[in-house]
Amino acid sequence: MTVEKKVPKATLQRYPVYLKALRRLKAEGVTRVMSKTLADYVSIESTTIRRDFSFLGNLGKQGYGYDVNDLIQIFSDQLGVNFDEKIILIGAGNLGKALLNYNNWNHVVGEIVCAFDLEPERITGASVPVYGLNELSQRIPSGCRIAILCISKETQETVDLLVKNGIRGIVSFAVDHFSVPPGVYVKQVDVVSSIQELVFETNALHQ
Amino acid sequence: MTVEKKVPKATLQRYPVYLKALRRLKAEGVTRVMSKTLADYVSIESTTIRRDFSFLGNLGKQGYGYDVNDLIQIFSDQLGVNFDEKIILIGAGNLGKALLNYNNWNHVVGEIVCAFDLEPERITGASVPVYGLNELSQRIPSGCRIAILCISKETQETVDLLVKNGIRGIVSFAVDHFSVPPGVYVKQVDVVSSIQELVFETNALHQ
DNA sequence: ATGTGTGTGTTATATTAATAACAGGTGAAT
DNA sequence: ATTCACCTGTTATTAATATAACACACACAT
Repeated sequence: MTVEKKVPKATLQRYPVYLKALRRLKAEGVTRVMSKTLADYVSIESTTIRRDFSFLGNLGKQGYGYDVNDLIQIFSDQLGVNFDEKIILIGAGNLGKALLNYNNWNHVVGEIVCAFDLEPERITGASVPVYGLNELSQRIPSGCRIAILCISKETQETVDLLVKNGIRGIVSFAVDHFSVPPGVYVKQVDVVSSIQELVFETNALHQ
Repeated sequence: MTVEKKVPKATLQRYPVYLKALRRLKAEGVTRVMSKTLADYVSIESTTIRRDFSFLGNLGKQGYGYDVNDLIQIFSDQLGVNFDEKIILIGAGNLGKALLNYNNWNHVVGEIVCAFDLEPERITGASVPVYGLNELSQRIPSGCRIAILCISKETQETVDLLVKNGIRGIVSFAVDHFSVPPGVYVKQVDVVSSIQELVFETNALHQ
C-alpha cells in the first residue's frame, strides 16, 4: 500500500483484469509485453493501460516494454495482493459449494477458510468447516476482511453482523437489497440483472 | 425499443437497478415514488435518476412523483424487457445447476429453456433438458440471444459457436479469457477478480 | 561506440458522466 | 377558484475518464 497519488476508481477496477492477463501470459512463458500487445489481449486501449500502470511507478522501458514478472511482483507489493487473505463464505448451500469448487482458488487471492450457515447441521460435502452464523464473532479468522455472500434470507441482518465483525468487502450473490456503511465495498452479482442489462444493451446500443 | 435519443452507457447499466427496486416497491404495495425516495433506496443521486428516466419520456409529474406501475410498464415497453426471452445455459455442472435453482427466475427476464454440455449424459438432476454441445445449432430455441456460460474448457471455441448461432449477450462465469466480435456483449463474473478488486479498493481508496 | 527506431510516460485535448441550479407544471389545501 | 409548496425535467456547471499527441529514454543493430 505504497501508492502515492490517488488512483482513479476506473483504474482500480481494471487492475484485476491486467493481473489476470499477466498471470496467464506468465504461465504461457511470456517474459516481456508491450502495452499495445496487452491492449489487444484485454480489449483496453494501450494509452489507458500505460496511464493505469504509471500510477504504480515507472514500470516500463522505452523501446522495450514491460517485464511480466516485475509487473506481477509490483502489483502484488503495491496493491496489497495478499496470498494469505482469509476469506469466509456465508451461506453454504448449493451455490456456495459450487463456487468453492468451481474457481481454482489455490492462493491466487488467498483462501476460503471456513463457511457460516444458518443451519450448519444441514450442510454436507463442503470442503471447508461450516459453522453456525451465531458463532461468527467467535469463529471468524483474525484479520479477515472479505466475505462471499450466498444467502437468500435475513440478508440485511447478516450483512450488519459481518460489518460489525470487521468485514470490509463483500462479493454478494444475494438477490435481496441491502445497504452498507461508508468504507465497506460491495460487488453485486445478480444474474437476472446482468441478463436485463445485456438485453437493454443489445436493444438500445448501436441502433 | 422506441428509445429516441442515444442513452448513455452508464445510464443503461443503472436501468436494471431501478427496475429491480421498482418491482420490489410494487410488491410492497407502494404505488407512487419520488426521485428522492428512490435515491435513498438505491444509493444513486436523485438528479441522476431523473435524468436517466427522462430518456424514456416525461414519466413523472411535478409535485407528485412517479407512478410505480407506469414506470415498470414503460421500462418493459421501451427497453424491450421480454418476459419470454429464451435463455440457454452452457455447462450444466454444479455451478450451472446451482444458478438455475438459486435465482428465483420465474419469468422476470424470461426463462432458461435448456442447457448444453460437453458430456450431457453425465449430468443428473437438472431442471431443464440437457443436450450435447454438438447439437447446439439444431436444439437452440429460435430467437434465443442470451446465454449463461459455466464451462471450464474449450471456452473460445464454445463462444465462437454461440455467436455463430445468434447469441448476442453472454453472462460468463468461465475463468478463461475469450474474445467476441463487435455487437456481442459480455458480463464477466469472476469471483477471484472481484475479491481482488475489493482488496485493491479497501487498500487504495480513502487512505 | 554510435545512431536509429521503438514504445514509454506525460501533457494536452476531447469525451463522457455526475452534480448543481432553477424554471415551470401540478396536486392539494383553503 | 386561487394559492402555495412541491417535485419534475432541463439547462448549466463541474468532475471524471478516455483518447490523442509527442518528447525523450532506452534497447538493439551495426
